[in-house]
Amino acid sequence: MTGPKRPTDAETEILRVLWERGPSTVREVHGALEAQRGTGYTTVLKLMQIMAQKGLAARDERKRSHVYRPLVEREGVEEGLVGDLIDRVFDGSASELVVRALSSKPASTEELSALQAMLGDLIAAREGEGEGR
Amino acid sequence: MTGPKRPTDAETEILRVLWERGPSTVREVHGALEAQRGTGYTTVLKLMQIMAQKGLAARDERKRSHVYRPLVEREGVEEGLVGDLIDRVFDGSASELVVRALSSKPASTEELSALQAMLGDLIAAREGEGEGR
DNA sequence: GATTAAGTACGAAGACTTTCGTTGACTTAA
DNA sequence: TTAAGTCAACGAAAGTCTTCGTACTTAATC
Repeated sequence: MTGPKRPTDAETEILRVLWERGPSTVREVHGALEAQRGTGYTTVLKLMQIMAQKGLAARDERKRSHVYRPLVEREGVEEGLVGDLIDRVFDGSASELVVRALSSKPASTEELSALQAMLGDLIAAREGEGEGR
Repeated sequence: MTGPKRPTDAETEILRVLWERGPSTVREVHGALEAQRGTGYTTVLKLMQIMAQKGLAARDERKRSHVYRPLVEREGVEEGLVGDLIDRVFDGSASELVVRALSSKPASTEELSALQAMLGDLIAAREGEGEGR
């Protein structure tokens, strides 16, 4: 019943590879990663062993090269990371974070329009569905 | 010419107090913090000494109780933290982070409307001022 | 001066992350 | 059966972050 602990930076990086590629061997993850960073093979192996131990990933040992798959959902992990930042830095206010996000990494006009439309949908959904608060 | 290193979690917490209160003594910061967490006085002192050493804060030693003030701007630090998350988790896409932020911490309808309006202003500004990207 | 209080300085410990060298097991080919 | 290659396991080291006990300094009070 432990809370859904946040993955560390290195773990998050590996999770992203597993989410994109699907079940992968250490070698495959290492290959995908070393393109960006210069992490050694055994480093990635150790990380993934720890992740399996923590319950972030599971592995299939039937083949000689163990195959790892993520045990946590991308959406939930991302929400956790963002929510943590919102709580720690923005006093729980998502809109404050949005303001900073857009000044930090300006989005294209198309993205802004898409976001605006999405907000419109959210608002419409609330108005349509009920009243309450 | 070192990059503007990110403050750690504990440092961020202290910076927030300094940003809100303005120049403060260790005792004052400790008082503001212990309401939330149970950090000891010397712990806060040590952290603030390190922050002064790192250049995150400056201190005035003229009085017996040294007075610390933040040396980094709130806006820039927040942008750095958010930008880092966007790069590490959302492939540089601010709008992806916004989506997760809103599902993680639902905003009030008023906030959503305000955000929508802000986006409208941003878009209008771009259209008015220039063309291409 | 002696005593007490309020502060700062220092050092070190504990937890966690990340990194990698080394070893041994297994596989394949010659 | 040897040789070479691939892989998992293990342990240890280094770096950070956070925490706090202890000692030293200064100021005020008796």
